[in-house]
Amino acid sequence: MKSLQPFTKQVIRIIQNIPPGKVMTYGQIARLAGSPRSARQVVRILHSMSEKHNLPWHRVVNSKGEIGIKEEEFFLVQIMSLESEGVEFSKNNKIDLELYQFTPFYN
DNA sequence: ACCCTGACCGCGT
DNA sequence: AACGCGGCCAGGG
Repeated sequence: MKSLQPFTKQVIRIIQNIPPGKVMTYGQIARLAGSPRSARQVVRILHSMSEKHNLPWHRVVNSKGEIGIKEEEFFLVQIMSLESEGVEFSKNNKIDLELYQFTPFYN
């Protein structure tokens, strides 16, 4: 993973460092990686590079604490993965970010 | 009209 | 054929 762009490398590193039982948001990761408006790029990286770089993709949610993924199969996998780490969901499948958001430095 | 968010999608390597 | 890049910009509040 040497020839990757700096932003891409940062995003991968940040995601790899999210501890179990914690989550980060797309925008938060983009900000930390140095490109505040590039949440969409984070989505892209998550979507296409999770397996190769062994990313805990299930620990990334949207800014409201919801699962961003639409496909039912992976949607359920994500919820189950997080629940197995102790993350609790409300009945409308939402996470309390105050409780579970991981903030490495500060935003 | 402005600010924030986003599991995109088509192309080049 | 597969993989990484774009670092914007469309859509909603």
